[in-house]
Amino acid sequence: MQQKYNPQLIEREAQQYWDASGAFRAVESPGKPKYYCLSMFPYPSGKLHMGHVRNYTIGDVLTRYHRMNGRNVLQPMGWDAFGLPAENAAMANGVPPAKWTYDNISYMKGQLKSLGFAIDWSRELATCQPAYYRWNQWLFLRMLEKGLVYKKSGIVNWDPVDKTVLANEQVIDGRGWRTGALVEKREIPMYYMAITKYADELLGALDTLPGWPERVKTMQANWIGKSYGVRFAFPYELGGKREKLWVFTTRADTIMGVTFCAVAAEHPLATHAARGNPKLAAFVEECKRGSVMEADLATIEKKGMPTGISVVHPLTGEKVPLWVGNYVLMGYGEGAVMGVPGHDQRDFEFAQQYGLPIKPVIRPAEGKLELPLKAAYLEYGVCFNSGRYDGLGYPQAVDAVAADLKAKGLGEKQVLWRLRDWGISRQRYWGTPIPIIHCPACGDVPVPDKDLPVVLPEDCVPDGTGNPLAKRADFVDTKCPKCGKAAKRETDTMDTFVDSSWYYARYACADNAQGMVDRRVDYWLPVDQYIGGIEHAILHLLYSRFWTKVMRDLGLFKVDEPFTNLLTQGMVLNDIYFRQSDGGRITYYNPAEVEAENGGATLKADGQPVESGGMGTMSKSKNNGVDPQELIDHYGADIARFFMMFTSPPEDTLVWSDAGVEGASRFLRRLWNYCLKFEGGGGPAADPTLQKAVRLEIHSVLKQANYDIARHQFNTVASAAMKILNALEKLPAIDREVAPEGL
RNA sequence: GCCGGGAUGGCGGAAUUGGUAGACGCACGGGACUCAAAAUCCCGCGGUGGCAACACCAUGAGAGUUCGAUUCUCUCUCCCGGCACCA
Repeated sequence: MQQKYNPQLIEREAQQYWDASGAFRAVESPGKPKYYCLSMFPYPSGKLHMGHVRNYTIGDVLTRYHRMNGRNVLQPMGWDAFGLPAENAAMANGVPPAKWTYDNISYMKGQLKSLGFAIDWSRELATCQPAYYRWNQWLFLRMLEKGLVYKKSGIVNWDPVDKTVLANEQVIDGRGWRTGALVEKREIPMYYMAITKYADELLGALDTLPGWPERVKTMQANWIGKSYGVRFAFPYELGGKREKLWVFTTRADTIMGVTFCAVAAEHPLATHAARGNPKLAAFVEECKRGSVMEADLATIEKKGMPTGISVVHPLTGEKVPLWVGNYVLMGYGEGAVMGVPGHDQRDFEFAQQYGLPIKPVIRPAEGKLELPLKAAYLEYGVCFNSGRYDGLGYPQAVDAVAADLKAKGLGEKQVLWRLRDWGISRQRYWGTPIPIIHCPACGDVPVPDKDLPVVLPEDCVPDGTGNPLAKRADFVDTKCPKCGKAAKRETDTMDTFVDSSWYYARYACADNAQGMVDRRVDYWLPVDQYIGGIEHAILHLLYSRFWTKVMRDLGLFKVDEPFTNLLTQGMVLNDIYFRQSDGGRITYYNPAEVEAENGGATLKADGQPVESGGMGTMSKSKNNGVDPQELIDHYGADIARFFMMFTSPPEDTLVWSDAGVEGASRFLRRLWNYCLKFEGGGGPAADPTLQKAVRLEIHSVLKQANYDIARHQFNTVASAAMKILNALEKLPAIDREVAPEGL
């Protein structure tokens, strides 16, 4: 044993030994209880950040804990390798996304290795490898056959200057990030996965997941958003033709309070009305500007304009004016809503703004409704002012209204899901090609299985003006698999969430070239412990659950749910410092360059003060990241890892502290010194009574520590470790079995 | 705007089911050892007043329930995550 604590030496020796002996290779052994410990795989952005170190350290602690408890543990690692940043890097540096990605993977893999994680690298995968993404294509085709994939139009952000589709992230204040042009909404054909067919099961099965945090389950339940309502129609006549305007409402009891209807700018009725009405046409155009993000739509100023068209109230027969509203979403329900200003706050504000009548029809069951209304009355109450529905409560009124609408053939009760089908088409290069061929004669033809994978050329360099794949004749031009005549390949690629929806299963059989998965998944699945950021609480985890169920229904899996236990780790935060120039430009300074004193802070370089921007997630934009590599180089991996576990419970945010790292380092050196003392052996025999007492203490603390690890209470483990160490140091020598190896 | 979460000393946090708020650690201060420093060890460490015993105040703000609230209820403020094309 080394006399001085030398992490570089110790860690290199240990890591070389682990590598050479294949210490972390997981082998299926049916007799042995398995434990599949999975951390969310990283996007190969360039180098590891603190969030990665934290994520993988938590996973590694659990991995080693369960190994020591005799489980057959699998901890794999891979790369979520498709995505937008690679294309951005390509534009900035002229390097193909493939090269950039593979270089990053190679560098980051080295970093992960130097952290000494107990990873089975023999199962490594990268989603940008044809050997992986061919199975995205294969399953897409199976889903197409089962009607779980279909084509319809969707709305995207369109940059009119670059003539390209933009991701939400590339739209800044309604303008394209490169061109500054006002972004438009544009409708294009896209492929969708019918996740709504599984909505009921995805919602119900949340109850079968006791190992998931309550808040994640609540968020998913709200996202799926099962609501019971009534779908009904307002009849109207247009150009002599009788038509119906369909809407959905969860408040059919307020139907007698309808004073207007509104449609989205993209609704066919709006388009029709805009013809020959230049003012309306201009308004419709204005609505089509701006981003498609729901957060933007929900906060914009509500605007509308009358179409001049009237529709007919299905129950009263009264004329109802039809408006175009910028807050009506084409993607939700029918792209049209009934307007009940008395009982919907958004409608109330809209009616006030445009002088539309407000007709209250619901009053509290006891007491009076204060009139005139100062705000919409949103409570469930009793109908009044509603003809034959007067006096009915919410459920009775909804039943009665639904029955009457049904009798007229104008509507009925319906379950509405907030969840929408998953649009997977991306007009981008660096992703899984969608395996479809467009034939002028046969239409959209699936690529036959024998021609999979449709390989993505790896030498394209995007320039920001649309998908480079579309410019590659060698990719696009092909023959129709049906008729053999000249045809064109689909150039859209898949959403990267497809890649991450099933990677956990591929780890069980990453070497299988014949199939997507094989029977080894029956041994390893489900994942016993999944660890990752809370930011994935909804989308990634929901898509994964959906794919798991689809794969189960295709007979590929026996499991219903992919992840038995879920740990959502907190963010890593650090101080933010900046200076603002006279022109308003803000320059951020890394906390490492700043000297913080009580109350103020100065830049080390010039001694002048800097402003504090509080605390925030480590990010490039705020220049407040700490490079884990420096930490590893300076203190060694064990201290970096120990600090991560020691300083804050895994599910809470972790605030960076140089002093905390220093403290963690001191603790480990202390432990090292104790071990030296122990290795040296001997020393004067301690008072046997004291020795026994301390041993009892250690046992009880270790027991508590095990219990705490099982509950992910790592912070208390750190405390327990401290107590053990304090106790150990009081003894000249103790039994090996109670030495703190278990920590 | 909507959904979810959070706020306790200088800092991370503890208080296990409504019962002594601040465990444990970090940082800091004092002391021991040392020519000196590092390391290590000992003591102190929410605020105000007091030599002290002790007293009063204090868990983001305000109200409520209770003998008793960090814990339960309501309202509000601020912060964080998500909002379907960042991953």
